[in-house]
Amino acid sequence: MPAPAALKETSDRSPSVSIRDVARAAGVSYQTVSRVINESSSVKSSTRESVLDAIARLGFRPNRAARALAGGPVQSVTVLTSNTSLYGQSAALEGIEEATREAGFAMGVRVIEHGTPADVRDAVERALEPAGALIVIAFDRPGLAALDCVPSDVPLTSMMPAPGDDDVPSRPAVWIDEYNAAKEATQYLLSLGHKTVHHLSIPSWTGKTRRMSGWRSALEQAGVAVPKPLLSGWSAEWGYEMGQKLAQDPKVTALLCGNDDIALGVVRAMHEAGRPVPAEVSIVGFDDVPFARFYTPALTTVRQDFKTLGKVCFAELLSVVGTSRPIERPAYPEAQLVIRESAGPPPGAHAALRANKHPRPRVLMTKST
Amino acid sequence: MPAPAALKETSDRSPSVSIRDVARAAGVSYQTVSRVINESSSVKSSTRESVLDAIARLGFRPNRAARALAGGPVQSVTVLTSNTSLYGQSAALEGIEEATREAGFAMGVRVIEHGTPADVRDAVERALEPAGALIVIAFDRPGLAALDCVPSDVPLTSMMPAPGDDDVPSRPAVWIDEYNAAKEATQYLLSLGHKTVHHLSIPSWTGKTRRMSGWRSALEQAGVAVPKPLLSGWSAEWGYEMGQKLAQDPKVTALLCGNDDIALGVVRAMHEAGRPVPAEVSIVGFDDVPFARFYTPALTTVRQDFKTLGKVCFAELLSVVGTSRPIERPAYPEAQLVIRESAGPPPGAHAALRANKHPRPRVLMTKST
DNA sequence: ACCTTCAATGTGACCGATCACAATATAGGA
DNA sequence: TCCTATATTGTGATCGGTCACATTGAAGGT
Repeated sequence: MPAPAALKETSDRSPSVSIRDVARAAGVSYQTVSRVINESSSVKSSTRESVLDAIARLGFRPNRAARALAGGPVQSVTVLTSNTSLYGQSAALEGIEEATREAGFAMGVRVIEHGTPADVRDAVERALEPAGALIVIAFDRPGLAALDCVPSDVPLTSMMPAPGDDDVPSRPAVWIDEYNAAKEATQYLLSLGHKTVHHLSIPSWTGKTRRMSGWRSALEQAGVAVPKPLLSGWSAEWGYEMGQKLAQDPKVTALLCGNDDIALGVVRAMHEAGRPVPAEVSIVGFDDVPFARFYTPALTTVRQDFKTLGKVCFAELLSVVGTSRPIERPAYPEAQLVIRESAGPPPGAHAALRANKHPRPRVLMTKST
Repeated sequence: MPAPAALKETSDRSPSVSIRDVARAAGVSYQTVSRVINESSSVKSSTRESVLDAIARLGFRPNRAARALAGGPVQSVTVLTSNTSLYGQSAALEGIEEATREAGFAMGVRVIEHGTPADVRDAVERALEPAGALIVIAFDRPGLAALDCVPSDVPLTSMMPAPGDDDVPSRPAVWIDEYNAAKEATQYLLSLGHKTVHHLSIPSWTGKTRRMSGWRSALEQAGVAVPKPLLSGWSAEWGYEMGQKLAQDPKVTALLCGNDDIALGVVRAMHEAGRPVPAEVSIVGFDDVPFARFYTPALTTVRQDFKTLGKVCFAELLSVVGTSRPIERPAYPEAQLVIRESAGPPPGAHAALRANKHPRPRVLMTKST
């Protein structure tokens, strides 16, 4: 058993070496050490080096608590979200974690439940307590509510649904504008020969979403009927339930779902109702969850890279807190149609229709990815 | 726009009210306030009340950084995990978050990558920095490696794969022993008429898992051949790849997969190879991921309640750090066979076989849940 | 050679809590 | 009534950093 020995070997981490210890070892004052670790410009390079050397030798690492207490630079974020297991938020969290790790930030997580404004405000303050900055994942109602409660002097960025043209968010925010992709997906379905495309929307504060706008725009441009969009919840259960109703309506042959979970539920419901996908009904999802390509049928969907969005969001935060060295900011991810198996021509249509007419979308075929 | 007004209204949270402010307001010394908030016994109840009153009036909340710095009671954990988006870890995280929130703890998350022992050790120390205690999700290799690097004076609990009879973990740990459930699942498959059951295992350090033992035991007890278990990765890709090979072997009619992702990949591969599930091949998964019941076919699987396990793990940690008031510890979750659609009789078997012979399992039928 | 200027470094106070110990009250017993 | 034991409360130092300001040194101008 080599483990215990190996452990012992380097367990000589003294009970916390402080800035003063380093100063003593380097023969300078503690303030100079502080300057070095904060990358202050006014330190002679020779001094800096000897301090750096002492730091390495002693294995010094600044104490976050002390730093925070003394009003030092922000080095930790807490992420506020209404949920940690839904795909969007979970992937975003993953991206943020990675980014924070690279930047040497600590990351906290706090789930914010739906509640009275006072509750939410209280939760926000409590979350603020252990960290100097906040990232709010505001994809849904509780998140948005939390966003409104953050005192204006707190460094903050957020991820939110793409806003309409007119309303600009009052605090820094990032998003994926899925308008075009939703439009493309709808056009794709139309190009397969469907008379129109129904939409099963995710919840939204305003009752509108950018993906809904894209969908509507495609329909209007094509001059076809615009069915009333149906409002769903986030989960597969919702899709399943609504799918059972939709299965009764023979006019429904193509369906754009607000996310893949909903799509999954719908596919299941259609299957049970004896309306095979895609032979009788075409389903397109949204998000491209990891398993989408393994479903039966493999899900045609719109990919959204929430993980990268999370990274962008943190990069944005870094610029808000004004970190010294400029960090590279990843490009905003774009939504992208991924064509697989769950959508096809409507029953009775000529397969020939399939090939042309569709303005070649930026798509990914299932096999390649 | 009512939001700004509402915000302003209670935005009179002075720039941090401290223990001294409270003391002044209550006409006592700051130390007495400290005693009150730490529930020290030796405070006259009348005094305590006036202090509590002042606290409420001023909206005081102790500063975590200062507390940590001064060596106060631990009030934050960081969770160390190799991954935040796989179902097991993600669900565990969710449970831990909920538990920490209830207990007033802050929760940090740090992903620990596979690396050299020195890297891992460094990562552990860095994670330790912002918090006083650690929870390690050690389902896989990197997690286990991290576990070995935690200094023995750090409060710690961990979640790990169920250990064998002989080796007891050296630090407090919780787990789900899926031995019985795996055995039951295997017996269930045998009772359907399958000659034997193959096993596609998740990775493990030792090459054995408790679910594998359960599987083996069921086969041996039934006196049937024990095929060599196949080693897979964690993801659906692995299942897909291995499924393609297994599809070629007509002797494979029943398969117990190490988790649902793998099962998903296998089902897909079988589907593509023209071996329908469950008509020709029966598949049983493990974990019961949220979407399992919506797959086509709905996945028969073994449910594991990782969320509750996460709560248990945190409760354990609380007892390690010795919190004053005793907290209720949720019961250890048990694994449980959930019968759905992905397993059935082997091709050519009489359906009659199905009913009897199987020692009635603690199961959940798909419709009920 | 002397004074000004700016670069480089050092000193003391402070952030908001805790700890260890001292000081005061309050009670009980003689 | 006085003394001691115990309950309650207060004081000073401390955690590990940062800030604001004071000090020192060397270079540049006259």
